[in-house]
Amino acid sequence: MNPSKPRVRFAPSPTGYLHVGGARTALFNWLYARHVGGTFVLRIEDTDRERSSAAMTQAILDGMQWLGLDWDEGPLHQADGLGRHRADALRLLENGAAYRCFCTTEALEQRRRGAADPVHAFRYDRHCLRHVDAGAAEQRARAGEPHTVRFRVPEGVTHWDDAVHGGIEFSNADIEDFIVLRTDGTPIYNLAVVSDDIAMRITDVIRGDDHISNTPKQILLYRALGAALPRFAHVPMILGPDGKRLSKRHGATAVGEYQHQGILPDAMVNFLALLGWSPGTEQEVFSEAELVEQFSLEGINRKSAIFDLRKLEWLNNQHLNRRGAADIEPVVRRGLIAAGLATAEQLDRERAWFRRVIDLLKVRARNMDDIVLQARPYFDDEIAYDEEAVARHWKDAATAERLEALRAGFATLDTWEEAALEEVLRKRAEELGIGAGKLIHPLRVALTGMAVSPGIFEVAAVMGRARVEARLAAAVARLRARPGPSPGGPSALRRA
RNA sequence: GCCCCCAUCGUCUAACGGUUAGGACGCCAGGCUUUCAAUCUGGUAACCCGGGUUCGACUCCCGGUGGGGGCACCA
Repeated sequence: MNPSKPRVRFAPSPTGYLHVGGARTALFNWLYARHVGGTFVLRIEDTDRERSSAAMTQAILDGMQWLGLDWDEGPLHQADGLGRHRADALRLLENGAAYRCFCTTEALEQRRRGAADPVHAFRYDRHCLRHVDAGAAEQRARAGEPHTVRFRVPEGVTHWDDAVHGGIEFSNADIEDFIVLRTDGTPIYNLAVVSDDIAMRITDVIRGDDHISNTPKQILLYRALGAALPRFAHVPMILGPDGKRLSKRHGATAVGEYQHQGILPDAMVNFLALLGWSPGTEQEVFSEAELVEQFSLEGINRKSAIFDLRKLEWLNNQHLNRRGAADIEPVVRRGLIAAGLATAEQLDRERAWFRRVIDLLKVRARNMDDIVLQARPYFDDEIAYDEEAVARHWKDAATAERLEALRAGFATLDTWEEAALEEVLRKRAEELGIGAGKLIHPLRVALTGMAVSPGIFEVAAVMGRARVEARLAAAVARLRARPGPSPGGPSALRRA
């Protein structure tokens, strides 16, 4: 339609889940397309049918949808372009840019063995280019003799101006006459990619650094096919904390795992964008809209980056608190159900209350574990007391009596809300001649079992009258049942 | 073995020949607070090494070193 509008693509192979490196490549393509008002094409590179699967394709689409990376065209399947790939190979054959090779795998293996590094140092020796003339090759091919098609790499150097690296060049002498069509007539990656990118009129190829060494081969193919070159932008890789390529042993690598860990898509996108790209300003927290607005290829860094979970979680907390409870409800909901703390029906029924709980928890949460841990006292009928919290805040012999006084005080309340609860507690403290803290901390342990929680009056208000009374009664009972602490001495419960 | 890319605090990064080398995460200390978190204030910490070019190099050039990637009838 509009030839001046950039067209970019994300082209994952469906051999695994969408991992963070792939997600970032997709993100950069998407950000660029949205920034310039271009078109974002999604293409599934499924020419390796052995390793590809429909399930993995779906997993990748799910990952992109979760991140909010919507595509304008596709998903197209590379395998559907088989006819065109073959036709392009044929054109190469016709214009002399490629030739048929009858060398068998075994024969190549044998020649390879002579090389310094048997697996990598061998470069195809052009046996069939030198010994089989075009006419004879056509005849043997027509007779059905198995063969591959090899690209004839020309002399000289191949150079391009990379949008992130600047000028890069390779000596063609270092590139062997690579195969473009297998014995079975299917295309090899480099041909399929170039053929597809030409057909889809891709103007900017934004992909991982690991493709730099494929680029000269692809440029040679573009030229041999008489097509205009796209602009190339090679973005740096993402490494694990040890500086090695990110892999499973570093922890979660698939974006879906972060989804289940309670990371918000906004936070993931924000984090990934900042890994290898900088706006040039000091802004750290971005919405997707802000990223789209500020993104540019020029801001992409050349250095590979290390995945830092801490910063991701910090960003998650930032985004958690920029969102209203209604926004993050689905995420928390899934976590609570998965943890067995609540049922979908219950959360639906008590939605307004559920949102109050979320508002209480999100401030001090960075991931799903934090949320679930904090949510437990509001959902679970059982209460687990943290030993250290008990030792620290229930050590006073008068604790039981004080909590009982508090329970009685709360019982007089007509309305169950924060300010009233606070008033009662402070009044009781005064009557007992103690600081409010002497009631607040024991109360916190009684209600949550923990030494830390949100403001205790909010907690009590949200928790509700029935549960607070039950918890106080349970605490008093427990305290009265235990052997009395030696007065004045260090608590027997306290650890040395 | 050959080819290519890269190099600023522990980590993510800013700097585009002249700055007390800035910000963020983390960490430490303090303020606020009923605890924790959030937040605020302060602190800790970096130009890989060696040569050039230049009046002057984090910045430009060359060489090392280190890290990463690639070199298949995988993608």
